[in-house]
This record gives sequence, structure tokens and C-alpha cells, in this order.
Amino acid sequence: MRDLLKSLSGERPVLIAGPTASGKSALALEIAGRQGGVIVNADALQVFANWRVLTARPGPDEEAFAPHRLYGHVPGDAAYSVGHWLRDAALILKGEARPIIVGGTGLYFAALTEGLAEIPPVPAEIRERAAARLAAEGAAALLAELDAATLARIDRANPVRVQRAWEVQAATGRGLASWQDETPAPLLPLAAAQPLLIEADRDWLAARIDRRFDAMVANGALEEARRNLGTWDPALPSSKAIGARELIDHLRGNRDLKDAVADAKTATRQYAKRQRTWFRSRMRGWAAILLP
RNA sequence: GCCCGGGUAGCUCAGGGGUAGAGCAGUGGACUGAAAAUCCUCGUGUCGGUGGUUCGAUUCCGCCCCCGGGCA
Repeated sequence: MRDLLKSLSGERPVLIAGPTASGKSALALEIAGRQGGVIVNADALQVFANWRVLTARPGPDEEAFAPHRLYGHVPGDAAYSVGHWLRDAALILKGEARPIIVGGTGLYFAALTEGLAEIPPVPAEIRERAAARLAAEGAAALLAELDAATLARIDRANPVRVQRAWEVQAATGRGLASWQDETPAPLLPLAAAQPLLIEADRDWLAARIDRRFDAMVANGALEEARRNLGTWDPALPSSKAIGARELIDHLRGNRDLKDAVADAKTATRQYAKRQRTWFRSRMRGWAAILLP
């Protein structure tokens, strides 16, 4: 790893991916410390303002050490997704500072290095109609209104994917597959960057996940949850932070802290497993950093 | 000591004379605007031990061990 860091160019953008709790942020800081650069978040939950402790967002010390972008810059009740993130990242990539993009959201890295279809935003009314129909009529009703190319491409057993395909069709009058077929060239091709992938041993990582969650609770995660109690809405993207649901339930008196913590740790381990699956199949060309 | 209930997959438990099944956990996988999301796949384990009945016992009977609860 030492050699790998020494061989890094100080000019080309650095990408750091890896499972949750594997030490990505620390690595980004180390690189920024040696070579400078601006640290850019590529994590779907760390963008939100209302959960800092629970999402393991860098604190004041880290932010003072190196410039950080796209951390906590989105209000907790706002909609945000890959498209927003890619547009935010594009602005930073145009800047003069060398970016060190770090995060655990595989989809964000795929959008950045492989491209993302330029599909117009889906109006809220259409989205609500899609959700209502999905709940009332089931996925089959929506599937019946999709074109063959889209049907062949999406996971028809996955209601969220079905709803998205239907929304695009309804909002644009054009199939999702057709849009995706016209995906523009990526903003940052992998070849133009220095992609690093942390590969952590499963059991080692599980132990770190447990310790980190305990530390979050010791460092104010419950107080943070209490501050979110009044505006809590499980449907909001920011509410998907692992552990949020569990801690809120505990504060409402619906479960012991011990159980809430255990469930949050389990959910985090399951998330890390999903990340590993994505990395294994989608990040083969990345330089692996094996830990411990 | 006696009486009840129970000892079945890592955990919680269902079942029942022809060697057993769910949920959770775990595994592998998918995933181009909710991605910390969402979805798919995978279930052999001395059925507590030991004798007996039986063509055949994890299932019935005896004894023993362990865990709850009750009575002394």
C-alpha cells in the first residue's frame, strides 16, 4: 500500500471505493495530505445534512485538514439521486484542484466512469401516480404498459425498477431502454483516473462495523436521532441511513437500545456484503488494496 | 424429591412410525436517477443420551441427563 501511494500521480483524479467502515476516508485524507487535492464524497447518504454521526461523515477536524465537497450539502427532506450527484460532481471536476473522489456507492462511480443516461426528471405527480398504481394494481399492471426492449432489460420482480421504468415511459413517452441506449460518454473514464478499491476481509470488517456503531452511539447518534424525531419520514431518501429507523424506533419506546444496535449492525453487515458483490462484478479494473 | 412443559439447522420454533421444515441470521448473485435503496438464489441437521417395541423410531414406551415453571 505504501508503494501504491508513492506511485500515485498528483495530477490525475483519484477514485477510492470500498465497503462501509473499511477506512476509505482515512485513505483519502492521507493522499490529500501528501499530494493535496479536494476530497469529494461519493456516498449516497453522506450528502445529507441531517445525519452526520450516523453516516460517519467527516467531522470538523477532517474538514480543516483538507477541503471536502458534497458532504452534508443536501437538506434532509430533499430528493437526491445519482443524477443530482453526477451534476454536482461535474462542477467540481471542472475546478482546478485535483479531486479525490471517495465513497461506497457503486452506482455513483458507475455513472461517473461509465456514463449515465440523460433522462429528464420525472414530475412528482407522475411518480406519485406510479406508486399509487403499484400499490393498488401490482407490478403486472405497470409491466403491461412497457415496451419490449425495456421489459427485456429490467428486473421485473423488482418493484422499484418496474416503477422507475414506468415513470420514465409515462413522463417522456419513450422507453427506458431507448434512453439508456443513448447514454453519453462518461464524465471521467476509468482510464483517465487512478481507481483504488479497498478489499476488506469479511470478518475483520464485521468487527470494525460493530465497533464503529458502538462508537457512533457513544458519540451522539442518539441525540442526532432525537433531533430528527420531529421530522422523521421513512419515505425520505435521507431516512435510509442504516440505523436511523432502528434508533428512531428505540426513541419512540418500541424497542430496547440493545436490540436496535444489534439490528443496525446486522443491517450494516448486509450492506457491506451487497457492496462487495457490486465491486467484484463491476470494479475488476480497479487497483485492489487488501486489508487488513 | 414429586408434578407439569420443553430439549429438532447458528438463533426462534413447527412437525411427526417410513431418516424433517419455516422465519431470522448467513451464502452467492442482479442492479443506468429511491442504490446505506430494491430484488433473485441457496436449508443434512448425531431431531438431548441410552435401552426397548417394530420390517422400520427423530416420531411410541422405559430409564438417564439438561433447561423452564409449580409443589414440597
